Amino acid sequence: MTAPMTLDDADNADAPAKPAGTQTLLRGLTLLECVAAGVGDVKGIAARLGTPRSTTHRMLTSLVAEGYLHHIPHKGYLLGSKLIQLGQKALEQRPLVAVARPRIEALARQTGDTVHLGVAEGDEVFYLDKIAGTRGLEMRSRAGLRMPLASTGIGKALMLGLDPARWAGLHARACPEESAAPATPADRPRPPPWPEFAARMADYAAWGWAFDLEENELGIRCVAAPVRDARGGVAGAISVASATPYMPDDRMRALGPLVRAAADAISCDLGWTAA
Amino acid sequence: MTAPMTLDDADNADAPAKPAGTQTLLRGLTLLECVAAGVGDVKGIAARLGTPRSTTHRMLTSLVAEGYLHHIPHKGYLLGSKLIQLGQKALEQRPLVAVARPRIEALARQTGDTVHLGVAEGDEVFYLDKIAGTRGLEMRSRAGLRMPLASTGIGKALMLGLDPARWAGLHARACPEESAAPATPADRPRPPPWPEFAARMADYAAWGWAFDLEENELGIRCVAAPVRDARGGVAGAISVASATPYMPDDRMRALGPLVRAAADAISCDLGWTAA
DNA sequence: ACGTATGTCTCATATAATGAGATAATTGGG
DNA sequence: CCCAATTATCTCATTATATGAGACATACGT
Repeated sequence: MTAPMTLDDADNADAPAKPAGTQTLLRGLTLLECVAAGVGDVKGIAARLGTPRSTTHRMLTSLVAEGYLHHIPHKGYLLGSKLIQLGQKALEQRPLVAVARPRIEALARQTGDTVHLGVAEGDEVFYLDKIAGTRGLEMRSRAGLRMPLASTGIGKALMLGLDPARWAGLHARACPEESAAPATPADRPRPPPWPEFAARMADYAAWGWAFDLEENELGIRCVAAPVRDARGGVAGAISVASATPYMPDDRMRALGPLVRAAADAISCDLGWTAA
Repeated sequence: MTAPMTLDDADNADAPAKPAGTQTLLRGLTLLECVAAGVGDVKGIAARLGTPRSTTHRMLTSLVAEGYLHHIPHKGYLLGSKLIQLGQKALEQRPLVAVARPRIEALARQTGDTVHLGVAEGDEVFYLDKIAGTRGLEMRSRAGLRMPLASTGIGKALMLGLDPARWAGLHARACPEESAAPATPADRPRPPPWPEFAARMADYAAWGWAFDLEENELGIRCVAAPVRDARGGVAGAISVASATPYMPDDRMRALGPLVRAAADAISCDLGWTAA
């Protein structure tokens, strides 16, 4: 931010030409992600990393010794328990998660539905926590999941804290194929066309909460509201989600103030003061 | 589970002399654990790793760039969201977790209490999952936690699948200070003395489930049962835990068969057949 | 304002990772 | 039951790689 900055940064994408001084470390991390992606055999990993078997194997052994990978002798590699531990610690270190926990648990009990907590990360919403509802249905979301901002309730609540100028771009990013197939394919839901989307966002901004009407997952509707921190910025968002039959229009309307109240309570815990 | 998995390097301690050819990677991982331990300032990290600021900073930047650390410009470093993601993936990759989920959720609903799922790892029990109960009380356990085998219900259930010859050793490991203070300090619970412990374990083995009578956490009792895999070995264990007032002796007794039934159901899902 | 801790670079050096290859152990299919 | 394929372990010469001292600018607490 000081003056002359010049080139680079901004939307540099992730160019391959970024020789930071830690090739070895980076390779090791890439290896972890490789295993996370389901590639568990030495050969496959070596191929994906472009390293010879020898080198690959050496890193693998180190990672296993440290507990980052789990090794099943002649079968392959899986992510190790150290990662579970660190992942959990990472969750605990976020003040937001710790603070929001009791509130969203209460909200889940109160509504009987599934409650999510998420933050914006880049162009996506990142799910930090989830309390399962008491209804029969299972939701296959999980902490650690990423989704386009504009296609989820939480994402739209998060967008309320962003510059409206970015809304159009984010909306576009959530629409897989803008062209062709004007008829409803029905199997892959998508956000409404831009003009309508913008109109709804305006409503949501006025209300202080947002809806998702099966735009992300068919059969799932949700009501979301943003959480703000001490500086007044949007620090995250929560949502109550359930199957459509449990979510008629009038319940959605009733849920709005409720979800917002819970979100505001978390905001207060974070030092936020209404303005 | 490749039964003899524990014999490998069990008592190897963690000798410092382990020149596996990947110093850089190992340092990076140590750095992560350092941040996990709460050391978030550059100076502290550098001190703990024994690396100069320059080197430390370089690794830090790489780790941040990859999302393994989160950087708050002039405040410090926290574990990043990539770790949350990997941790969650690690959980999903364990068939046990995926398979047990619905069962332990049902058990939690049915009993109203907190349900845990864990596996043996070395001399400890490693918690893989937790479903919070619907009673008011909060249990501060979490997935990713480690505890001595002999001081928890789940641990004792897991021990049922181990060679009884190891029981004494594990029992000893769970007793902090064998000597001194024979009077009950009362603030730090511990397992019963060995002869009694052994006797109880024999009972548990016969019943197919195990108890924990406030031996780990004062005021918390639990009932646990082992889960077996296709080869018949103990692959994990589940437990139902609650505050003592909710867990009078007769309820514990009634819970035994119930917990065992749930555990057996999971075992069946894993391909186990009664023998 | 001052002092301290951090963010960002550069560069000569040798340390530390590399990768080819040779060998043994294991698996699974025909 | 043997063969082919994959994996598990090593060694070792080579140099690419990470290292660490230091210079400088910038933010922070008090």
